[in-house]
Amino acid sequence: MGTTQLESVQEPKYWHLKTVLSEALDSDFAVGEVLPNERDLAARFGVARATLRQALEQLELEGRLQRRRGVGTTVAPPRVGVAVANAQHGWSGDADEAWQPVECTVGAAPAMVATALGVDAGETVHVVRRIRATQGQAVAAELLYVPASSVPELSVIDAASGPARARGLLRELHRLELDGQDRSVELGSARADDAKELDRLPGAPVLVVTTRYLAARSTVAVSVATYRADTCRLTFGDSGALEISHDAQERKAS
Amino acid sequence: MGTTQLESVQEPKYWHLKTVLSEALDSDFAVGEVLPNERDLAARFGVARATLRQALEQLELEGRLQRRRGVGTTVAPPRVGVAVANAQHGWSGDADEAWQPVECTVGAAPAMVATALGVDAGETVHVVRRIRATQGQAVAAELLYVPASSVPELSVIDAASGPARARGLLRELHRLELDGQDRSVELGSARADDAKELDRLPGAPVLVVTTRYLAARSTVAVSVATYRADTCRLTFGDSGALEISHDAQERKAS
DNA sequence: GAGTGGTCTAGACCACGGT
DNA sequence: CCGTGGTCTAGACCACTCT
Repeated sequence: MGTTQLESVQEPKYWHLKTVLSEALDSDFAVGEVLPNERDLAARFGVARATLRQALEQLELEGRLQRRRGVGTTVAPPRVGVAVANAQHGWSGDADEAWQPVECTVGAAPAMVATALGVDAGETVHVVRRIRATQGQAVAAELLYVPASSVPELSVIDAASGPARARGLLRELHRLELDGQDRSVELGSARADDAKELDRLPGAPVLVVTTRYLAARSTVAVSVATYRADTCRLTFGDSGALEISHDAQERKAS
Repeated sequence: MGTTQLESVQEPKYWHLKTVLSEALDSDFAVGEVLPNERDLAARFGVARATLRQALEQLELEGRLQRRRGVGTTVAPPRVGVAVANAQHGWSGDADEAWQPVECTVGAAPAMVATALGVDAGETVHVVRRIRATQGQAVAAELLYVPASSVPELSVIDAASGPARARGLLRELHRLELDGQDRSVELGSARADDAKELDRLPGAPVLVVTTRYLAARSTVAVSVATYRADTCRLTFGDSGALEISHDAQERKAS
């Protein structure tokens, strides 16, 4: 019989742990329920806390768990589908999208944004800060960069920052006729300021949606929106598609 | 003078480390260059290896670094923009999209997919496996679920799996007239099989793109594609937009 | 103050890629 | 074989939330 080789095909412990926990989550826990604390769980599974944490981290990344310092680890609800502005539509913030302007300043655009806008690096542009909420929860923080040339009616001098001015600027933008939009999605980690708005720790995983708004053959604005990757599923409604939120993921809640 | 309080506003070490490394990457390293190994780097910064690794992990998540066991840590090239099928277009795999069919089997669709397709849970459907490559690198692995009712010409019995059969099935699909598509993007971690195809470790962060193909008021197919989150930036070309890849990110290469 | 998750340490061994 | 990143341990202390 010799050494009993217990089918350890060298699957890492944390990976196996994650699987076990995932199944337990499906069968034995309801959404919102709090798990035992990390020290207990680690002891229960006979691993070091760091190892247990590696498994929890993965599950949090997948949107299965939610961890809050000083509180505990809870079972996360299914991800919410957030609609990213539909094709023909135009400026987000029109209907029920729940973007809320927070601030409006002027400043230098980051190099990447500046080149996309076709302005000189370091040139000052309008910067609108907006927060998007769904079901009472902040899900995204956005920075909208608008070169002065796109909104000639607005004087750059009148730097009365604040929501009021932000709304004024957005009103101006709505008057532009858009030819279309360019959009890209990538993984990032939350900057300190975004993290604060999203009620997460700095470095939390986010989906960065970069949008170029096009009008009259040129880019009139660039938006960089960071969505909480743990709680959001970005949805894109194409042409004639009947937008059905398949939240019918029905995870057992016994 | 007492305790000198050296401006530590309790920024975590790994966070500060990440910032320092990020700047060093911009100024002192060229794409593809290999960094010193983790033990050296940790010693150089006077931290434990685990802490150094936490910083590297973040940078890898942001697509700045690439780490390979047995080889080392190298500076990653800018993320490649991968176009997710455009609105009017139809089935991906038409033009230069470089999807390569690998396999075609029949099997039970996962519960989530089954409900989206409107078939009974556990009902067997066609499953096509495809890999997408860009510039010689595999960037995505896809599972395409097609209920038998969508391709009546194909007999389910003839289970000659393999690329040939996959191509046959795709040919049938192309004959369908699509009304549109529903698409969603979310963060996930690579399953073991996907990880293998993508040359990553299991659990690696991926962008999961779920697409419902709609024809004649119903869903004729569902695709679940997992893109490497570290190397990909998903791009969505909307209506009249002039698709310009702004790869002009110009990161210094001194 | 008690209890939680977040950070950090200083080790150890393993799996893998090249030589 | 050696050097690399990947996993794991058993502690410690800190920051936060709630009571």
